Amino acid sequence: MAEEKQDKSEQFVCSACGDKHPQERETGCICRCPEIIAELEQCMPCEEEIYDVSELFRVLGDLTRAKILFALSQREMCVCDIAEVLGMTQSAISHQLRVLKQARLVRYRREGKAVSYSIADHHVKTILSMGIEHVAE
Amino acid sequence: MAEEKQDKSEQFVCSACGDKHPQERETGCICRCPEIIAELEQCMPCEEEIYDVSELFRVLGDLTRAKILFALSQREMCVCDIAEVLGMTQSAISHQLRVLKQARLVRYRREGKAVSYSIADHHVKTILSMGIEHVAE
DNA sequence: TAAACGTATGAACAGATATTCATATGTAAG
DNA sequence: CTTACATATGAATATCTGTTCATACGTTTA
Repeated sequence: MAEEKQDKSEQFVCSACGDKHPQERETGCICRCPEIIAELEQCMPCEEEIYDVSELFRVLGDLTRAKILFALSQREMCVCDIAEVLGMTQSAISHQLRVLKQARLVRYRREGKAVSYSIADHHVKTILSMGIEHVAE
Repeated sequence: MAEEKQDKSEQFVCSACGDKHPQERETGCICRCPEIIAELEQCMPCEEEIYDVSELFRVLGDLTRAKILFALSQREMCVCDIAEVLGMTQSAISHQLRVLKQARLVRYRREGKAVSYSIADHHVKTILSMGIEHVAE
Protein backbone atom coordinates (compact mmCIF):
# COMPACT_ATOMS: atom_id res chain seq x y z
CA MET A 1 0.00 0.00 0.00
CA ALA A 2 2.84 2.28 0.83
CA GLU A 3 4.25 1.21 -2.49
CA GLU A 4 1.02 2.00 -4.26
CA LYS A 5 0.96 5.46 -2.70
CA GLN A 6 4.46 6.18 -3.91
CA ASP A 7 3.66 4.98 -7.40
CA LYS A 8 0.53 7.10 -7.58
CA SER A 9 2.51 10.21 -8.55
CA GLU A 10 3.32 11.32 -5.02
CA GLN A 11 5.98 13.26 -6.82
CA PHE A 12 6.29 16.75 -8.22
CA VAL A 13 8.52 18.55 -10.66
CA CYS A 14 11.00 20.62 -8.69
CA SER A 15 10.90 24.22 -9.79
CA ALA A 16 14.54 24.66 -8.91
CA CYS A 17 16.27 21.70 -10.55
CA GLY A 18 13.56 20.33 -12.84
CA ASP A 19 13.78 16.81 -11.38
CA LYS A 20 11.00 14.89 -9.66
CA HIS A 21 11.10 14.45 -5.88
CA PRO A 22 8.86 12.59 -3.42
CA GLN A 23 6.85 14.78 -1.07
CA GLU A 24 8.83 14.00 2.03
CA ARG A 25 9.42 17.50 3.34
CA GLU A 26 8.41 18.05 6.94
CA THR A 27 6.95 21.46 6.35
CA GLY A 28 4.91 20.25 3.43
CA CYS A 29 6.32 22.95 1.20
CA ILE A 30 7.38 21.66 -2.20
CA CYS A 31 8.51 24.86 -3.85
CA ARG A 32 12.18 23.88 -3.64
CA CYS A 33 13.90 20.51 -3.81
CA PRO A 34 15.52 18.76 -0.82
CA GLU A 35 18.91 18.79 -2.55
CA ILE A 36 18.93 22.56 -2.62
CA ILE A 37 17.88 22.75 1.01
CA ALA A 38 20.73 20.43 1.88
CA GLU A 39 23.14 22.48 -0.19
CA LEU A 40 22.14 25.64 1.62
CA GLU A 41 22.43 24.02 5.02
CA GLN A 42 25.94 23.05 4.03
CA CYS A 43 27.11 26.48 2.89
CA MET A 44 25.73 28.27 5.95
CA PRO A 45 28.48 29.53 8.28
CA CYS A 46 28.87 27.60 11.51
CA GLU A 47 26.72 28.60 14.48
CA GLU A 48 29.59 30.27 16.33
CA GLU A 49 30.71 32.43 13.45
CA ILE A 50 27.24 33.65 12.61
CA TYR A 51 26.58 34.29 16.29
CA ASP A 52 29.68 36.46 16.54
CA VAL A 53 28.59 38.49 13.54
CA SER A 54 25.11 39.10 14.92
CA GLU A 55 26.69 39.93 18.27
CA LEU A 56 28.91 42.54 16.64
CA PHE A 57 25.92 44.17 14.98
CA ARG A 58 23.86 43.91 18.15
CA VAL A 59 26.42 45.97 20.02
CA LEU A 60 26.48 48.55 17.24
CA GLY A 61 22.69 48.53 17.15
CA ASP A 62 22.02 50.75 20.13
CA LEU A 63 21.55 54.50 19.83
CA THR A 64 23.73 55.40 22.80
CA ARG A 65 26.56 53.08 21.79
CA ALA A 66 26.42 54.28 18.20
CA LYS A 67 26.72 57.87 19.44
CA ILE A 68 29.67 56.96 21.63
CA LEU A 69 31.45 55.31 18.73
CA PHE A 70 30.79 58.30 16.50
CA ALA A 71 32.23 60.63 19.10
CA LEU A 72 35.27 58.40 19.62
CA SER A 73 35.81 58.15 15.89
CA GLN A 74 36.49 61.90 16.01
CA ARG A 75 38.91 61.86 18.94
CA GLU A 76 39.97 60.06 22.08
CA MET A 77 37.79 61.13 25.01
CA CYS A 78 37.36 60.58 28.72
CA VAL A 79 34.10 59.26 30.17
CA CYS A 80 32.67 62.50 31.52
CA ASP A 81 33.34 64.32 28.27
CA ILE A 82 31.47 61.66 26.33
CA ALA A 83 28.65 62.04 28.81
CA GLU A 84 28.63 65.81 28.29
CA VAL A 85 28.70 65.59 24.50
CA LEU A 86 25.82 63.11 24.49
CA GLY A 87 23.92 64.86 27.28
CA MET A 88 23.70 61.70 29.37
CA THR A 89 24.79 60.60 32.84
CA GLN A 90 28.29 59.33 33.57
CA SER A 91 26.84 56.07 34.84
CA ALA A 92 24.89 55.33 31.68
CA ILE A 93 27.95 56.01 29.53
CA SER A 94 30.17 53.91 31.74
CA HIS A 95 27.80 50.96 31.51
CA GLN A 96 27.74 51.17 27.74
CA LEU A 97 31.51 51.56 27.52
CA ARG A 98 31.72 48.30 29.37
CA VAL A 99 29.67 46.63 26.64
CA LEU A 100 31.84 48.20 23.95
CA LYS A 101 34.95 47.09 25.80
CA GLN A 102 33.77 43.50 26.04
CA ALA A 103 33.02 43.53 22.32
CA ARG A 104 36.54 44.84 21.75
CA LEU A 105 35.24 47.84 19.84
CA VAL A 106 37.03 50.39 22.05
CA ARG A 107 40.34 50.66 23.88
CA TYR A 108 41.05 52.60 27.05
CA ARG A 109 43.98 53.91 29.04
CA ARG A 110 44.30 55.72 32.35
CA GLU A 111 45.35 59.34 32.32
CA GLY A 112 45.62 60.32 35.95
CA LYS A 113 42.16 60.29 37.45
CA ALA A 114 40.51 60.14 34.05
CA VAL A 115 40.22 57.19 31.68
CA SER A 116 40.52 57.90 27.98
CA TYR A 117 38.62 55.78 25.48
CA SER A 118 39.25 55.40 21.77
CA ILE A 119 38.13 53.26 18.83
CA ALA A 120 39.80 49.85 18.92
CA ASP A 121 40.73 49.61 15.25
CA HIS A 122 40.03 51.07 11.83
CA HIS A 123 37.73 48.15 11.00
CA VAL A 124 35.17 49.54 13.41
CA LYS A 125 35.31 52.94 11.75
CA THR A 126 34.85 51.33 8.36
CA ILE A 127 31.76 49.39 9.42
CA LEU A 128 30.32 52.52 11.01
CA SER A 129 30.82 54.60 7.89
CA MET A 130 29.35 51.79 5.79
CA GLY A 131 26.26 52.10 7.93
CA ILE A 132 26.08 55.85 7.45
CA GLU A 133 26.56 55.45 3.73
CA HIS A 134 23.76 52.91 3.52
CA VAL A 135 21.38 55.07 5.53
CA ALA A 136 22.19 58.20 3.53
CA GLU A 137 21.49 56.26 0.30
CA MET B 1 34.05 88.41 45.51
CA ALA B 2 33.11 86.54 42.40
CA GLU B 3 35.85 88.53 40.78
CA GLU B 4 38.31 87.52 43.46
CA LYS B 5 37.39 83.88 43.01
CA GLN B 6 38.06 84.05 39.31
CA ASP B 7 41.38 85.75 39.83
CA LYS B 8 42.50 83.20 42.39
CA SER B 9 43.59 80.75 39.68
CA GLU B 10 40.18 79.15 39.25
CA GLN B 11 41.68 78.18 35.95
CA PHE B 12 43.54 75.21 34.59
CA VAL B 13 45.72 74.47 31.62
CA CYS B 14 43.66 72.55 29.08
CA SER B 15 45.42 69.36 28.13
CA ALA B 16 43.89 69.47 24.69
CA CYS B 17 44.54 72.99 23.48
CA GLY B 18 47.09 74.29 26.01
CA ASP B 19 44.98 77.34 26.87
CA LYS B 20 43.61 78.23 30.26
CA HIS B 21 39.88 77.85 30.90
CA PRO B 22 37.64 78.65 33.86
CA GLN B 23 36.19 75.63 35.66
CA GLU B 24 32.68 76.10 34.43
CA ARG B 25 31.91 72.58 33.26
CA GLU B 26 28.70 71.08 34.64
CA THR B 27 30.16 67.64 35.15
CA GLY B 28 33.15 69.00 36.98
CA CYS B 29 35.54 67.21 34.66
CA ILE B 30 38.34 69.40 33.42
CA CYS B 31 40.29 66.98 31.32
CA ARG B 32 39.17 68.59 28.06
CA CYS B 33 38.34 72.15 27.16
CA PRO B 34 34.81 73.45 26.51
CA GLU B 35 35.74 74.48 22.98
CA ILE B 36 36.55 70.91 22.06
CA ILE B 37 33.33 69.68 23.62
CA ALA B 38 31.44 72.23 21.56
CA GLU B 39 33.33 71.25 18.44
CA LEU B 40 32.46 67.60 18.95
CA GLU B 41 28.81 68.40 19.58
CA GLN B 42 28.84 70.22 16.29
CA CYS B 43 30.39 67.47 14.18
CA MET B 44 28.09 64.76 15.57
CA PRO B 45 25.54 63.56 13.01
CA CYS B 46 21.98 64.69 13.56
CA GLU B 47 19.79 62.61 15.85
CA GLU B 48 17.76 61.14 12.99
CA GLU B 49 20.73 60.01 10.96
CA ILE B 50 22.49 58.36 13.87
CA TYR B 51 19.23 56.73 14.90
CA ASP B 52 18.81 55.24 11.44
CA VAL B 53 22.32 53.82 11.55
CA SER B 54 21.83 52.21 14.94
CA GLU B 55 18.48 50.92 13.74
CA LEU B 56 20.13 49.28 10.74
CA PHE B 57 22.65 47.54 12.98
CA ARG B 58 19.97 46.62 15.48
CA VAL B 59 18.08 44.72 12.79
CA LEU B 60 21.26 42.95 11.69
CA GLY B 61 22.10 42.23 15.31
CA ASP B 62 19.83 39.27 15.85
CA LEU B 63 20.96 35.68 15.35
CA THR B 64 17.84 34.57 13.49
CA ARG B 65 17.77 37.59 11.19
CA ALA B 66 21.49 37.27 10.49
CA LYS B 67 20.94 33.64 9.52
CA ILE B 68 18.06 34.56 7.25
CA LEU B 69 20.16 37.18 5.50
CA PHE B 70 23.03 34.74 5.08
CA ALA B 71 20.68 32.20 3.53
CA LEU B 72 19.14 34.80 1.24
CA SER B 73 22.57 36.04 0.21
CA GLN B 74 23.04 32.57 -1.33
CA ARG B 75 19.74 32.41 -3.20
CA GLU B 76 16.16 33.61 -3.31
CA MET B 77 14.00 31.46 -1.03
CA CYS B 78 10.42 31.01 0.09
CA VAL B 79 9.43 31.27 3.74
CA CYS B 80 9.04 27.60 4.54
CA ASP B 81 12.38 26.75 2.97
CA ILE B 82 14.10 29.35 5.09
CA ALA B 83 12.36 27.83 8.09
CA GLU B 84 13.61 24.38 7.13
CA VAL B 85 17.19 25.49 6.53
CA LEU B 86 17.29 27.26 9.90
CA GLY B 87 15.33 24.56 11.70
CA MET B 88 12.76 27.02 12.99
CA THR B 89 9.00 27.46 12.73
CA GLN B 90 7.35 29.21 9.80
CA SER B 91 5.81 31.71 12.17
CA ALA B 92 9.06 32.77 13.74
CA ILE B 93 10.65 33.24 10.31
CA SER B 94 7.67 35.17 9.04
CA HIS B 95 7.77 37.56 11.99
CA GLN B 96 11.45 38.22 11.40
CA LEU B 97 10.98 38.66 7.67
CA ARG B 98 8.52 41.38 8.56
CA VAL B 99 11.23 43.19 10.50
CA LEU B 100 13.69 42.77 7.63
CA LYS B 101 11.05 44.01 5.19
CA GLN B 102 10.35 47.14 7.24
CA ALA B 103 14.08 47.84 7.39
CA ARG B 104 14.18 47.44 3.60
CA LEU B 105 16.86 44.78 3.85
CA VAL B 106 14.87 42.20 1.86
CA ARG B 107 12.52 42.19 -1.11
CA TYR B 108 9.71 39.74 -1.80
CA ARG B 109 7.45 38.60 -4.60
CA ARG B 110 4.57 36.18 -4.83
CA GLU B 111 5.09 32.96 -6.74
CA GLY B 112 1.73 31.23 -6.66
CA LYS B 113 1.01 30.22 -3.11
CA ALA B 114 4.58 30.82 -2.02
CA VAL B 115 6.33 34.11 -1.39
CA SER B 116 9.95 34.39 -2.42
CA TYR B 117 12.33 36.59 -0.46
CA SER B 118 15.69 37.97 -1.53
CA ILE B 119 18.31 40.46 -0.37
CA ALA B 120 17.23 44.03 -1.14
CA ASP B 121 20.51 45.31 -2.52
CA HIS B 122 24.22 44.60 -2.73
CA HIS B 123 24.89 47.10 0.06
CA VAL B 124 23.40 44.67 2.55
CA LYS B 125 25.63 41.86 1.35
CA THR B 126 28.64 44.13 1.68
CA ILE B 127 27.86 45.10 5.25
CA LEU B 128 27.25 41.46 6.12
CA SER B 129 30.57 40.34 4.67
CA MET B 130 32.32 43.23 6.45
CA GLY B 131 30.92 41.78 9.66
CA ILE B 132 32.19 38.30 8.84
CA GLU B 133 35.58 39.68 7.93
CA HIS B 134 35.83 41.57 11.20
CA VAL B 135 34.81 38.56 13.26
CA ALA B 136 37.19 36.24 11.41
CA GLU B 137 40.07 38.69 12.09
C1' DT C 1 -17.21 26.33 -4.00
C1' DA C 2 -14.61 23.61 -0.85
C1' DA C 3 -10.29 21.90 0.50
C1' DA C 4 -5.38 22.27 0.84
C1' DC C 5 -1.45 24.82 1.31
C1' DG C 6 1.80 28.77 2.15
C1' DT C 7 2.05 32.89 4.54
C1' DA C 8 0.87 36.72 7.78
C1' DT C 9 -0.45 38.41 12.17
C1' DG C 10 -2.37 39.41 16.92
C1' DA C 11 -1.96 38.10 21.73
C1' DA C 12 0.70 36.32 25.35
C1' DC C 13 4.70 35.14 27.70
C1' DA C 14 9.52 34.75 28.90
C1' DG C 15 13.92 36.61 28.56
C1' DA C 16 16.98 40.43 27.47
C1' DT C 17 18.48 45.15 28.16
C1' DA C 18 19.17 50.31 29.05
C1' DT C 19 18.89 53.64 32.48
C1' DT C 20 18.80 55.24 37.24
C1' DC C 21 20.32 55.30 41.94
C1' DA C 22 23.44 54.38 45.43
C1' DT C 23 27.85 53.22 46.37
C1' DA C 24 32.50 51.26 45.76
C1' DT C 25 37.09 51.70 43.63
C1' DG C 26 41.14 54.08 42.12
C1' DT C 27 43.94 58.25 41.70
C1' DA C 28 45.78 62.81 42.84
C1' DA C 29 46.22 66.79 45.77
C1' DG C 30 46.39 69.16 50.13
C1' DC D 1 45.62 60.44 55.82
C1' DT D 2 41.83 62.94 54.38
C1' DT D 3 39.38 65.00 50.76
C1' DA D 4 37.98 65.55 46.09
C1' DC D 5 37.21 63.80 41.78
C1' DA D 6 36.70 60.44 37.79
C1' DT D 7 35.14 56.07 36.92
C1' DA D 8 33.06 51.40 37.73
C1' DT D 9 29.49 48.50 39.27
C1' DG D 10 25.52 45.99 41.60
C1' DA D 11 20.60 46.14 42.22
C1' DA D 12 16.19 47.55 40.75
C1' DT D 13 12.97 48.82 37.35
C1' DA D 14 10.64 49.76 33.15
C1' DT D 15 10.79 48.78 28.47
C1' DC D 16 11.73 46.18 24.56
C1' DT D 17 11.91 41.96 21.88
C1' DG D 18 11.72 37.05 20.02
C1' DT D 19 9.14 32.93 19.99
C1' DT D 20 4.94 30.29 20.40
C1' DC D 21 0.16 29.42 19.66
C1' DA D 22 -3.99 30.07 17.41
C1' DT D 23 -6.03 31.79 13.59
C1' DA D 24 -6.86 34.73 9.55
C1' DC D 25 -5.69 35.74 4.77
C1' DG D 26 -4.55 34.72 -0.07
C1' DT D 27 -3.79 31.44 -3.78
C1' DT D 28 -4.32 27.17 -6.19
C1' DT D 29 -6.55 22.94 -7.25
C1' DA D 30 -10.12 19.50 -7.33
